[in-house]
Amino acid sequence: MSRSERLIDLLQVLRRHRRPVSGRRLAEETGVSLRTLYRDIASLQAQGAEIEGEAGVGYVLKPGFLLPPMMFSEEEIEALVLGSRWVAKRGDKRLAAAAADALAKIGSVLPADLKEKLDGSTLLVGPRQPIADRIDLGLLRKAIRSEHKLELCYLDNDGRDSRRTVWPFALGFFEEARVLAAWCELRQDFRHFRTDRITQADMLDNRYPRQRQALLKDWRATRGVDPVGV
Amino acid sequence: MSRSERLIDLLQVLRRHRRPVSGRRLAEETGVSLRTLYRDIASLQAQGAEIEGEAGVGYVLKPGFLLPPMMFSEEEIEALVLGSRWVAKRGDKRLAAAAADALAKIGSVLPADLKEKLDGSTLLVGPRQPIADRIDLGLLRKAIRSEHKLELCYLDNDGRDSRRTVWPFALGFFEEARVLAAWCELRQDFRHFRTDRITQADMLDNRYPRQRQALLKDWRATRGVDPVGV
DNA sequence: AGGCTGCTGACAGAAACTGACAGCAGAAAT
DNA sequence: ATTTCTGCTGTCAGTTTCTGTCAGCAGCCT
Repeated sequence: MSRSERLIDLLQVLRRHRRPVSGRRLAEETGVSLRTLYRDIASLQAQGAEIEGEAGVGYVLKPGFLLPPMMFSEEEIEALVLGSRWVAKRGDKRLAAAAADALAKIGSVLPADLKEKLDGSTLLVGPRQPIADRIDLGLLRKAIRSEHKLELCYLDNDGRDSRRTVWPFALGFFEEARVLAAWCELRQDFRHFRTDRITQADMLDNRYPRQRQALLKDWRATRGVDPVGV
Repeated sequence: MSRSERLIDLLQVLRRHRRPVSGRRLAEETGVSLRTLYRDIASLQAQGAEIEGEAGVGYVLKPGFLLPPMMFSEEEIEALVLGSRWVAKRGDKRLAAAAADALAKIGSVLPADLKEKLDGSTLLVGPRQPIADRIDLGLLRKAIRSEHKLELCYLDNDGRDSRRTVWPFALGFFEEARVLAAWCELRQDFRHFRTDRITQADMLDNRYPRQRQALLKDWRATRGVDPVGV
């Protein structure tokens, strides 16, 4: 196994453990001496991996995605740039910021002439009245990712306020609105919630008892001629 | 200079030359022996770089973007995925395909569990009637990128067909339509063309005499309360 | 036909990597 | 406070990998 393969392997081992892992154990798992393990950690950190080591505790890798070096064609980059610009303009605050960060991150590692090409792409996204959410959609995404229940305060179609516990599994992005798709414990059925009508959202400690993908599949199967039709 | 830095350097040297470059010259520019140069080329090819060598001619690098290894946070990846999905659903055929390719490319180099996370992201893009273009928008993008003139056949607001030569500099993506922004030689002014009303487009051999970014800047300055407002 | 050029193999010297040992510093447990 | 666990760094010899030189074959172009 080459050095670079071993480094990738090390990252994967780190990712598998959520708790801090000692260098000694990492060295065993990657089949390398402790001294070399420390050197490998240093290499990864130098490459930008956010690994934190604490004496007496061990190593923790900040969750994220490490992409190996890869080539994109001009059209693929244009597509990524356009897509990110759309998210930056139309996504909620946090996601928009993340899209901008991602583009900036890509730009920062490109040689000057390519960066210019990246920034100078003239595929533009049309403007639109921003959607006024009252809550942080980052929380919804976090609940979806981790399959946790949410307690929502929702302003009904008729203007009535209701409070319910739901199992969120998807977030749909439309032109006029963003819609949370979830299983509603109250109604015992799938329900859609416009994010601009959610007045409060709290993530509960317990997870819901089904897999997000399974919920999504059921939802797709049952919604038939649903006007939302994502 | 480390080996990996040298490889990146080599790619940049290759990118600077559009004509085929001999290995000998590349070896000189990267400060390495010819034999090692051949080995470096082989390394890059093994990593996915599309370099073609022909005996008696030299090396050519297919134009594209090489991204070095980099980390993205979960939110950044979610933003990129959502953006790419939007392009894949709402972009024109070629760009949509490029977005899908880019996502697939990213997925293919990720370890299985991360790939699952990538594909399983439940941020969804709402559907919409696809826009029926009569021409290949790839041609428009290519003309924009290379700052070449276009000859358009355009179906007027009143249903009249016209033919004109324009200097295309931007492509705007709206919900209902895509709009080409260009300087119109006929009217001596900026004009917008809905892509679904362009019945024919041919790229001329000669480039237009201004820089795309400069045109964009002027256009932004002059359009004022323009209803399009990108 | 001749000159370039890509491409591969072999091998010795150079460079980088690795493991073992030693030692220091900080965090947690006792 | 002491002990234990752990991160982290330096040194150095042995190992592995990389590099340059030399040689040779095959394809492209003039």
